[in-house]
Amino acid sequence: MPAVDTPQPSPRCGEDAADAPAPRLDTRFLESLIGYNARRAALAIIGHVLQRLAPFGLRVVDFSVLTVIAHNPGITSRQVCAALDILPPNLVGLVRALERRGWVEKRGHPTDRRAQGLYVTPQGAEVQAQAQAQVGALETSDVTHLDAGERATLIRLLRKIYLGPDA
Amino acid sequence: MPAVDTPQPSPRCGEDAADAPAPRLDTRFLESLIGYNARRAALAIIGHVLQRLAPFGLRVVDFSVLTVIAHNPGITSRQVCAALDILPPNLVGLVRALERRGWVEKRGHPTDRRAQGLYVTPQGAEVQAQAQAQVGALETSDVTHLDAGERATLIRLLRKIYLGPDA
DNA sequence: TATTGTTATACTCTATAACTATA
DNA sequence: TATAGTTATAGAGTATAACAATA
Repeated sequence: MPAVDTPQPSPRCGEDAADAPAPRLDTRFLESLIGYNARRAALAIIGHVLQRLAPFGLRVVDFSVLTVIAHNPGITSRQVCAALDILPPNLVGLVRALERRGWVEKRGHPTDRRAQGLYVTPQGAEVQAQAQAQVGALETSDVTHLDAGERATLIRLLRKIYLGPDA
Repeated sequence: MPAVDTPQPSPRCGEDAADAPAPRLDTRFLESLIGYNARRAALAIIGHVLQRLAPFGLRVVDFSVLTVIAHNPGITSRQVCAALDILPPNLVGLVRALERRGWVEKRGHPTDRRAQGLYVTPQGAEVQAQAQAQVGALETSDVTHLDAGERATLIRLLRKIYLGPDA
């Protein structure tokens, strides 16, 4: 096996002699893995989402929680946790922050006095709608480098992975 | 908008009256996002990888570092960091742990006395090879729910996302 | 002056134990 | 007894500042 970083004393001498010999690394195995590629793609996309949400002062989790509440009025904390794979103790602060900003409010649950229903306020609904529009626009923008057909195929295959063939 | 979790007093009365009314949540928007699906798929796959690596006492990061070193003898710490997107201070402990287990060793760099070349020991190479075989076998196993063609398509689309059209 | 490897440290994210009030 | 929401806290993961040795 050839050692790396020993800058290959003149590599065929005449194509990459700028000033850094660019010692290409062998990462072929990792690049052949679904998990590796899915993770890198997810981080890339989420980076873009992050930028689009920044003007609203929202992180990805905040947006996810706000969105699930907006689309499911009266949802309970436990249900939000189950839907987004968040542990109950970690949701408390998230919801509290959204409450403090006047975007979410709790109302007593009609039948279970232990639980509380979560609702977006009119302001919360407005912010969520605008944020959702931004994030939605990102999907079809060219930063994904995908056309509509590729996007549909990709999502179908990704869902197959985590939901099984019966998706 | 309909409230959720108000258990829909008899939902058409006769198809889901087991004992839990199964209050389906609306998560359609999130499920339409590439980032959401890529992240969930990555977490699902990585969960499986985790199990396959556990017998070796390796986490995913450990395996990644060990693999990059095994495939690139003499690679420097900075290069490992760049390849795997790890910050230098955080790599120190990872490499030290691999050294303590006798799987990786440092040798002085031939031309730069600041740097050190990283190498796998014979035992390290053996462990890496076995772990790689396990992880590789996982890719083509049926836990991914994908056939060879789907897998190739998926990886191509994922790479397009984080590398651009010129992948 | 810039870079390699390193220490120390802070910050965020995630996970566990345990409490209360209801069911 | 079990569950919803909560507190406090522990642990993992990730980030910044700064230093010694070398380029």
